[in-house]
Formats: sequence, C-alpha cells, structure tokens
Amino acid sequence: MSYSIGQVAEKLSISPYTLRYYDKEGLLPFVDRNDAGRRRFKDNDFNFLEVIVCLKEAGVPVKQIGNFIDLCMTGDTTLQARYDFLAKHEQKLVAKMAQLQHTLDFLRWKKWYYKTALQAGTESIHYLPGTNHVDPAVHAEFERLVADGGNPEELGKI
Amino acid sequence: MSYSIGQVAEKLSISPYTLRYYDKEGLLPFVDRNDAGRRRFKDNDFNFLEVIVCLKEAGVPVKQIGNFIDLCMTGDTTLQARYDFLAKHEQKLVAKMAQLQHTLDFLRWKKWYYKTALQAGTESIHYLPGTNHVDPAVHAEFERLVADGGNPEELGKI
DNA sequence: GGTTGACTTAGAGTTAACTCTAGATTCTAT
DNA sequence: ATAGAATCTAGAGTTAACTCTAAGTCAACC
Repeated sequence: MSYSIGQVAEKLSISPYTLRYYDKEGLLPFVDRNDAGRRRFKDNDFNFLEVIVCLKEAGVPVKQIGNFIDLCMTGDTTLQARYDFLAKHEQKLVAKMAQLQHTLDFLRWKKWYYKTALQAGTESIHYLPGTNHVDPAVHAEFERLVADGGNPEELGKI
Repeated sequence: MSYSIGQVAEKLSISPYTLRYYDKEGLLPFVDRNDAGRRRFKDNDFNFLEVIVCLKEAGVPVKQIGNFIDLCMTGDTTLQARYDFLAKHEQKLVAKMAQLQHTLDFLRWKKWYYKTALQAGTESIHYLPGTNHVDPAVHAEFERLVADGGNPEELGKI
C-alpha cells in the first residue's frame, strides 16, 4: 500500500506545501518516488511521520528534527544518540508543562480578580483607597481562599 | 518608586529592545515618561507587565495582548470582555496542556522503544521478520506493560 | 484526444516576533 | 566638567516556518 503526498497531508492534517518543505529540509529521506518522480509514502513511513509530528508538537525546531532523522537513517550505531535526543526533549517538555501550569494558575487568579470586580460592578474595589493601583492584599486574599481548599478553577467561574 | 527600561528588562529577563517593541505595538500605554522623554515604570505597572508575560507564555499573539490592554485602559465597561478574554485563553491553555501530555506519552513510548533496542544491540528486534518495517505488535507490547501498572516514565529509563 | 486535477521544482513572498543600527540626547559618577 | 553608560526614535535586518507562484509533467476520465 502506498500514498500520495495529498493523501498523507490529509491524514496528518498538514498541507502538501509543508510536507514538501519538510522534505527540502531533510526530514523525509525515507520517502520513495515512482517513475515519474512523484513521492510514494509507505505504511512504514508513518512511523517516521508520527515522530516528526510529535517532535514538532514538543517544540523541537525543524533542523533538530532533521538531525534526529539523520541518526535514524544511519543505523544501529546511533541508538544511544537517538535515546539521548528523546530523553533530552522529554525533560524539556516536562519543564515546559510545569511552566504552563504556573501560567494557568496565574490566568485563574486574574479570572477571579475580574469575576469579583464584575460582581462589584467596578475594578476599583481592588484598588488602594484614593488610587488606581491594585492593593497587593487582593492577591493575598485569593491565595488564602486557595489555601483554605478552594479550587482555583472553580473560584474564577461565573 | 520608579524604574528605567533597563531595570525592568533585568527584572523580567527580557531585553530592552523587546520592551520597546511591545510599547510600539501598544502593549505599554500605561508607562509614564520623564521630562527627557524616558520611560519611567511605576510599581503598579508590574501588574500589567505580569499579565503581558503570562499571556505571552500562554501563547497569545502580541496583537491580541494589545487588545486586552486596550480593554484594561478603557475602564469598567470592559470588565466582562476582559473576563471572557481570560476565560477563552484559559480554555485554550488547558487544551494545549492536554495535547502536550499526549506528546509526552508518545515521547516516552519511543524512549522505551530505543531502550529495548539498545539492550538488544540492534533496532531490528522491533522489525517484522525479513523487513526494515516496525512490527505494530511492539507498540501493543508497550501498551500492555503500561496497562499492567507500568509507569511510562520509568519504563523508558536506562 | 482533450480537459481537469494532482503532482513536480525552484524560488519568491509572508508573518510574527524580535533584534539591531545609527545618530542624537541625557544621566551618572568622578 | 567631562567621560562613559543608558536611553531615545525610526527604520532596517534577521530568523523560523511556512505558504504560495510559475511553469511544467503526469494520470484519469469522457
């Protein structure tokens, strides 16, 4: 069974332009061509494509993905290097997810800030008296609610 | 207390160039200037800067962050719009984190794939007999190990 | 046999988000 | 008082990752 570039693009939900660009950048050395020079993807090629898509999602730059594919094409002498590459990007991804969790926590506190302002009809309930500046105690109040078992996601819900 | 662009850049670990670029894009309308035209950041400005950094981390494009700041400068009539904006990006972030968890799961399965190949000294232990194509049963085997209580993170560790 | 649509390449164009340069001004420290 | 560092603006340059165009080839259908 083989697939045209259009069929693969459809399956992966990316454009044929992008697939050709990846090929140009050396990400698809494993793809065969027919007599007319057209790309013919094999079933096994999806194992590579899956990895490429995964690394893209993980935020790995195209050039580095190309390095990994090079290792794959070289054979068993690069097994350790391939393992190390994946382990490195696993760790980067874990760190990124932890960072995003902090970002999410912050978004939820700001949601609560606007929820309470909305309920009061004005943001000024959060200001220090006689100023336009936010009272630091407001954040402390939110933190107290969370510490008392409040769910940050629920606290901000309207 | 007020701060120069260099001091703010230092605190936020971003370059003064980037801060000026954000200003040019309308993200910093709240920043005062001294008589010589130099930016003077106030303590309260860090409340805005925190939000800008947070939205950046969440992957919100600079232009959209500018829209949000515009809402902030307009006053209490935009409280609902600001809440909705944050709620929308909270949901996007939750979706992205779920996606990244799948990406992480995939990376860990591939790590296990290379760990077992390394232990065997060759990737060919994963191939269908007489081919260079990966046996689909290999992934199924990994899934079985996970279903039997294996920790995907541990299974791939060397 | 002719038309339509998918494919090919090389190379140009686009977009976002910086990042830097040049030339002028201003602040800080001796 | 002056040297050196930091700041200002306008605008040019950079980078990554596409995205498209042009001109041509190939395959399928009526």
